[in-house]
Amino acid sequence: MSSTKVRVRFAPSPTGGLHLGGVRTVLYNYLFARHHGGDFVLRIEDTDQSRFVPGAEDYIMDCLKWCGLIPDESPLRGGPFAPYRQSERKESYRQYAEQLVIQGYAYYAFDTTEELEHMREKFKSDPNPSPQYDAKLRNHMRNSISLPAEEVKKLLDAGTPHVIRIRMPENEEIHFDDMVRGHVSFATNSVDDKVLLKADGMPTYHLAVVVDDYLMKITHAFRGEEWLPSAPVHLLLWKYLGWENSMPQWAHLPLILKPDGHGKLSKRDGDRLGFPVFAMNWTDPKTGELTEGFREKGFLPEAFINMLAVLGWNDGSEQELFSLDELVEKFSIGRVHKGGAKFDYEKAKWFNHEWIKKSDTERLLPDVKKVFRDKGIDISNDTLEKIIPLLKERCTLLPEFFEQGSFFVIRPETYDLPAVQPKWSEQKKTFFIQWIESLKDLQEWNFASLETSFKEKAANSEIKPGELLLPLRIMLVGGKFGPAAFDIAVVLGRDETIGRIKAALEVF
RNA sequence: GGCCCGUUGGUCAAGGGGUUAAGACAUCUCCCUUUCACGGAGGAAUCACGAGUUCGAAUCUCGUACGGGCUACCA
Repeated sequence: MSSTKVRVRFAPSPTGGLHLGGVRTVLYNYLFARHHGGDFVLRIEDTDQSRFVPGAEDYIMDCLKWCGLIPDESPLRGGPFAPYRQSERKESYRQYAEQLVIQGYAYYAFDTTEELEHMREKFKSDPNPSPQYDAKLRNHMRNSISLPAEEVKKLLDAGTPHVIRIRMPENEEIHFDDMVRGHVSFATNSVDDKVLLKADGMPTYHLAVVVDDYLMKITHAFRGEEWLPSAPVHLLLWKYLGWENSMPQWAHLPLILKPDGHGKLSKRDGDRLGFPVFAMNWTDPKTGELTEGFREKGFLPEAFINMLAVLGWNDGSEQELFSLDELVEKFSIGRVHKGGAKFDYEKAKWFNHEWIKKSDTERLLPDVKKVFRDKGIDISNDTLEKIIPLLKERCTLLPEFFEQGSFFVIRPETYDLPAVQPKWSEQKKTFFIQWIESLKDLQEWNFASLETSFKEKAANSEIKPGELLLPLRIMLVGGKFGPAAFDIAVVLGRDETIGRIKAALEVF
């Protein structure tokens, strides 16, 4: 209905690792923007200098890059609405706060932290365990509403530290239509006079999000459900600032919950239950503590994104595997689920397994190469091209390519003897000795010829081929795992195959 | 405590007045494979509860319960 271009933003606070839920918010933003041919903006909400964490911003951008969710405008790329870091926009916020004071929608408050604590203590009661700075209480505090005008002026002239608070109206009803929840309403009496501008001159989230969304012409705002209670403040600000007609449409996304128990999924849950919560490895610069990410755990970004997309959304069909392009095509905010979803790591791994299986060798090659390189082994692309197709259906996480396939490049040093020895015999040993000889003269070194030769020799020895297959596998692999034995022999090549059989024969 | 949001198998979920209430993960059984997987067949398992509206409610309404979020000069 509107012809204005869709513009959405992801507005993280750079305070640490990028959480699953954060990535999903980015993803929904991105999908919505692309689906509607709009712009996707990354805006850094760094208004809390006390929580500044060096490196966190670059880290977030790296995560987005890994996920393939590249913003059209960002601190890195710039754009027509630069700067994209709120700390760099500091000067622009004060005027709006002052404007609100002049219009009577906000006021100066001089209360110190101690005074606020004292107030909370003093007015705390059983029916009201957490008293709010609101219409009932602001007259008991030191602010430009409770204090005489001369005194306010005096305090201001003296440079007394102060904040600017919104003056929440009494007995009003605020309501709006949320894109995922439908109609939502609040009574203004239950909302406190939120701080808009802090004593250090920085805006709080409440002011900054409204001012920047307006200035950056944001049309749709997605954020986590934890923001719902402060939505009335934002709605009012849009109205008081006179921008009501430009207000974005809101969508409050359901939360991602702990797999066990209840509550929001946190980094701690990952540590406790043994799965990643952050997109990529994050090292806390203060403590040096490393938290493993999905990338390093061995997830493909395609799978990570896919898994996140359907955690709270589906297209109504039975399809579960979606590429990013398909998601862009099919995503609709209206089909986002309202309720929170418990995170299921098993299902997450299933997605990764599916994506590994459906990815072609060329796609997987660099990742698998890295897995081996991290183990100190360089493998040629030629070999990789041969082993990846053989290995991928048994690998759920990338590092398993090494676990499942290291024997291709490292001759086994130990054997799963209990698997062979009980049924081992001189006849079998003789068979292998003879087979080695015929292998030397084998015309074609491929699956079919190996199999034929193996079966013929087995028949001559009057042993069932099946009883020889397991020993052969152990000789080649060392254990009871891996692709078909003849497939392995093909990749190993004639010399190495014969060599391994000989070596094993010494031990069996 | 208050305010807001939510509630379909263990988990993710489709379904929005009439369905045998899909599908997926996990789980169990079997088949395939003398490795591990993949694949295939099947099983068990769900509408939180109570009222109402209706010929008929998982679907609509209201209560209750339960869960979650928020309740900072953090986002």
